[in-house]
Amino acid sequence: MDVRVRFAPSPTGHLHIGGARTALFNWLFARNLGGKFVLRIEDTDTTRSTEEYIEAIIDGMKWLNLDWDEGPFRQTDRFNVYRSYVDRLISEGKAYYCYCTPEELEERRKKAQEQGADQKYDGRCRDLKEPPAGRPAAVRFRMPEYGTTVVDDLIRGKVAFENSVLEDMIILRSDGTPTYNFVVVVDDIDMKITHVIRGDDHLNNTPKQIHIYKAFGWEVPQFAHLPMILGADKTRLSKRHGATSVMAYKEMGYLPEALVNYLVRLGWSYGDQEVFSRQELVQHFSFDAVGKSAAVFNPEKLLWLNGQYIIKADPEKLAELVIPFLVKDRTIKEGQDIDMKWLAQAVVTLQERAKTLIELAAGLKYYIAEEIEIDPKAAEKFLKPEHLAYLKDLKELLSETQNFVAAEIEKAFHAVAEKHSTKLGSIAQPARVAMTGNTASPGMFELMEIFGRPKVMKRLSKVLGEN
RNA sequence: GGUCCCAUCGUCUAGUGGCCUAGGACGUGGCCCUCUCAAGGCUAAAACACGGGUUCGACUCCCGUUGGGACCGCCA
Repeated sequence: MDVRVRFAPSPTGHLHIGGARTALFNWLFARNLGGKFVLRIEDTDTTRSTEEYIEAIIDGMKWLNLDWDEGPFRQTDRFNVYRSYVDRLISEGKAYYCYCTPEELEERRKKAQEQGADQKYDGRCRDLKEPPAGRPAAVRFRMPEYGTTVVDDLIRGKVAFENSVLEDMIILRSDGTPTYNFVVVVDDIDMKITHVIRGDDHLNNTPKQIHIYKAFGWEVPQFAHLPMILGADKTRLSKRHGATSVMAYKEMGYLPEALVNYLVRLGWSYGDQEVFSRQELVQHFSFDAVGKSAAVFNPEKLLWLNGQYIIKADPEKLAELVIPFLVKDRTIKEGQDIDMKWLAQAVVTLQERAKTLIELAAGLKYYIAEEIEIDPKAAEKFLKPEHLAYLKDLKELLSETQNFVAAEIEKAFHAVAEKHSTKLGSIAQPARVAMTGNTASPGMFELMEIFGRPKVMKRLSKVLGEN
C-alpha cells in the first residue's frame, strides 16, 4: 500500500514552530517511504480563518522547503461532501438532531463544573420523539456508551479509552457547517491518508474519530502522535515565549536548513549525530527513534546550529541572502549595484564569526560603507600617540607594496613591529580600530586586501588626522 | 474535577537487563591556538524524580507516589 500523509493546519495564524515540526515529520516520513505528502487547509472555522494566513502558511512551508505532492485542498470547498455524509449517518440512526442552544449547553457545563459533576453532554436530545418547533438544530454523533476503544499509536503504543467518557459530539453546527472531528475523518478517508501524524494534543480526540470511521465502515489509519514543543517554563510554546512564527526566524537571519535541523532533533535522534543534510534526514527518519516526552525549545542551540550552517554555506549564496539585511541596515540602497564576487570574498572572512544573517550584515558594514564610526572607547585604548606613530609607518609601507595582497600586507605589519620593537598585536589593534571602528573583526591582512588600497589609505589618513 | 500522555545533566538527547566509573550536543568555567573576535582542539562542573517489587543483576521490566503536560467547545 502506498503511504499517504497530510499536514492540515488551520489558517487562524502564521505557520508556527510546532506546526512546522508536524509538517516536517510528515514530510520526512513520506519522503523516507516514497509516499505522498498532502497539504490540506482546515478552514471550517469560517469566523477565524483568513486568506492572509493561508498565504502565510504556504510561504512558511516554501521557505522551509517542505514541498507537497497534492493540494492545498480547502475544506470550505467541500461542505457539500460533508453534508451528504452527515445525512447518511442521520438516516442510519448514527447521528441525531440536537436542539439545545450553545448558551444552554454552556450554562449546563458551568453548573456541572461548579458541582464537580461530569461535564459531558447529557444526551437529552438523543431519543427525542417530537422535535421542538422553531429551534435551530445541530447534529450530534451517537457515541457508543460501553466498551473500550484502543488507539494503536506508532509512537505511544496502545492507548485505551473507555467509551463511557466520550460524549455525543456535534458534527454539524446549527448554521450547517461541519466541525473538525468529523471533517478530519471524512477528508482523511477521501484523501486516502494511511498515516495520521499530528500533535500530541489530538490524542484525546482520536477515539472519537475512530468511532466515526467505524460508523461508516471505513478502515482506521495508523496514528502517530508527536510530543509537544514547550517554552522555557515548560508550558505549551506560545507568543509569550518569544518568536514562534517560522517567518520571524527568516527575518532574524536564520537559514531554513538550520531551523529544519533544529526542529527535527526536537523529539527525533540518530545516535549522537547533531547535524544532518536533507538527504541524511530523509534516509534515516523513522518513528522508532521519535521520543515520547515533550521538548523545551532552546533558542541558543538553534543559534549555534545556524552558525554551523553559515560556516558551511556557499559564500556566493550567503552574499545573495544577506542583501535584504544590508538594505534593512541601510548599508546599501534597495536595488543598488554591488559587486557580488567581491561581496562573497568579504563574506568568507565573516562566515565563522556570524551566527545569523543579521550579524553577517553588521560585519559587512565596514567593508561596504564609505564612512565608519569609531567607537570612542576603542579609540581611547588603541589610538594613543605611540599607536599613531605605528600607523604612520604602516601607511607608508603599505603605499609602497607592489601587490596589495594579504601576504604583502602581513610583511608590512611585521616590519613596523620590528622597527618599533613591539608585538604584532600592538600594530594590529590600532589598525583594526582605524579600519573597522572597533576592536573585533576578521584578520587584518585579509580584511585589508578585500578593502583594497584606496579604502585602507583613506581610513588610515583619517585617524592620523591627515585629511 | 474527569480522561489521557510523559519523566536521564539547566536544555536537546544516547541508552531497549550485565558493555554505565551513565555517552554526545547546546550553554557555562578553565587551558591551548592566536593580530582582536570568532572558529577549532583539549578539559571541568552537571542527570537516571521518589518508594516498593521482579531478577543473580536494574537507567532499562511491573506497581504506586510525586511532578509536569494535553484534552474535556455549535475551535482546530
